[in-house]
Amino acid sequence: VVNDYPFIRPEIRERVQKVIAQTGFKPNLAARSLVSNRSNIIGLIIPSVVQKVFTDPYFPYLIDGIARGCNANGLILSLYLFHSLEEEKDVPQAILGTGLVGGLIFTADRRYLGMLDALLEGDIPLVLIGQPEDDMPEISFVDIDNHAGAYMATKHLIDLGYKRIATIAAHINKSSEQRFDAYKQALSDHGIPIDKRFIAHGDFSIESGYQAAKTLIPQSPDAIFAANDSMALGAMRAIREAGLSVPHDIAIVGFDDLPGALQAEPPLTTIHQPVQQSGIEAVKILHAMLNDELEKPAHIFLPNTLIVRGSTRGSV
Amino acid sequence: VVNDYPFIRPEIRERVQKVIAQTGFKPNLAARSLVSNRSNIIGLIIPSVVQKVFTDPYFPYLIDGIARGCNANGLILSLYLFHSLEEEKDVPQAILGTGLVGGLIFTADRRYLGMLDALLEGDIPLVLIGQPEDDMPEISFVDIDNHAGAYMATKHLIDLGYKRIATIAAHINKSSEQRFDAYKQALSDHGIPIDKRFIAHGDFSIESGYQAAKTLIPQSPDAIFAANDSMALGAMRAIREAGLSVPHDIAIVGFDDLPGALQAEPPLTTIHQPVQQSGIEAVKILHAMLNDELEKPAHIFLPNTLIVRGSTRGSV
DNA sequence: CTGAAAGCGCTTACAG
DNA sequence: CTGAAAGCGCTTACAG
Repeated sequence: VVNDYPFIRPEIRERVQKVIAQTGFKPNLAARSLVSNRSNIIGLIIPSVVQKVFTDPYFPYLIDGIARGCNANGLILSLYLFHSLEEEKDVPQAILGTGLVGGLIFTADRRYLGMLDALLEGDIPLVLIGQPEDDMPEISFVDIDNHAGAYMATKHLIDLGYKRIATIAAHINKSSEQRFDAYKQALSDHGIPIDKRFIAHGDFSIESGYQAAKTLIPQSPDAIFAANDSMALGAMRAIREAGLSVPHDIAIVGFDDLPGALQAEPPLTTIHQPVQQSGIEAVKILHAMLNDELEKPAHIFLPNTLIVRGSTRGSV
Repeated sequence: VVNDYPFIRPEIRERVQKVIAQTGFKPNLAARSLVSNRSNIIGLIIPSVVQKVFTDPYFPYLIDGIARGCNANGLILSLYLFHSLEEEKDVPQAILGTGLVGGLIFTADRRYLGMLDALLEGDIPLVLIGQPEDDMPEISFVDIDNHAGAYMATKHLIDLGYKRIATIAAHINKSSEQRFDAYKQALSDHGIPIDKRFIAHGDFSIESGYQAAKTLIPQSPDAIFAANDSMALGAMRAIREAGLSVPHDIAIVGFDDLPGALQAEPPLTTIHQPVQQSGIEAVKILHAMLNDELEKPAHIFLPNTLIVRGSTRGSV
């Protein structure tokens, strides 16, 4: 009855359930996982390089989404949060093979491929938030749709009538390349030639966005798509320092929707990532894996939202 | 050897350890907790009323502190984060009695005494973050030192030479009462009579601070200690609307160090709570309880820090 | 000091 | 469909 075995007479089932309710019986999870060699505990691993756990609400939102997913799927969330390489050194050892954790969610980061490899060896189900840099088709992941988001950002500028649309691209990971590709494709699709003078490069930092914009301004673009919000913020500063105004002289669209994007002056038009949803989806996949219901690795790209604020003209 | 049994010949111990290293043996935690009837998993319960998990970094900091504590004490953190009463309804049932979780950290909130009672019945070790409203001397807790903090805030104003020091008090929980008491005591200790006209009341909301300040301003105080930052922010607005300036006409000190306190104009002088440290301490206590090393309930009051910003004069 | 037995509370085949 | 046995991987007394 407890394990929902189907072939039980309803009368018996009811009687048993009554007794369960009366005595307050609860199955011992440790015993269950000992004998069944599976566990409904899933681990979320956040490596120490992530120093932004607080300044950026990304991780709180992610954790919240994962918690929602766990609540919905009857899973228990175990949080592995590290602050130094020292602390996380033997994490894979400690987590794997103890039989405690049945599945893992790992926040992908190119700097952590080493840890990823170690985690993979434990051969327990694993889902990545974000994409692995190397092609690893057998790993399930939940990422945002970088291409669609950047395409939407560029198309937004095109639709508003901007003609000289520049970009500040980056080449630090797969996401940034996909955003760059989408920028180019959006222009091509709309018959706008790709002009090298309108392409500058940064590294996702505010400072690099500032520098990139300074090289862009002499080409007098009327709009800039920055591959992330930090660079967009830096670009705004450069534009203002050049005595120009946003969006009157140069419009800007960012990507990521950092909290700073709202407080910018004017507030930044940007692509918003569904972080919370990523967490929920990741748990869903993991749950399916735990129940052997996942046919093949899941590669999910979640759609983003365009948030129009003061750094572009209102819709036409 | 695995369990650090002391009476083993060093040579044997070494040989066993070598084999352990070679084979990569790891004790099965489920089996261990099944037979020993204890668990090194601790649960952190964040009830659903807490809607501010993201807007206010309080919970991220708390979670981080608890994670640090766990890493330091060899404990595993399990996060129970709820979003609706529906979700959390049968939490105590699900957590208690399954033998999975060895101890609990609960974020105290007067509205949650019901859940607290249910949690207590499971008779597994429990530590509160914050104080229970009712006197429950047998419960261990980690709180900030509200009295010391409010005393420090008031004394700061006294030391700066302010003479007509008002307060916006609240009476919604123990913390607020303690802050009010400390305000009065600081004045008494420094020979300043307590003047009822300088005492206004709010409920920790920005709006209530705004209203309270409006009743205070006609009494022309030269400084206000608000029992929390939100009310301090509201008071600043009221002062400005009255055509007065902070801190020139009226200085303000808050309590809590919300992120908004920094962005206020001028930035708010306030009492900073060591949230992260609270988490670390709570785990320490729980760890002691799990090892039967806690003689009697621990009641910890962590010291706060005064952060001087633009809403009071610089130090004399 | 050390080895072998019992048992923690379950689930999973395996007989009835 | 249902009951009794075996066994998951440990720890804890208990003999040697």
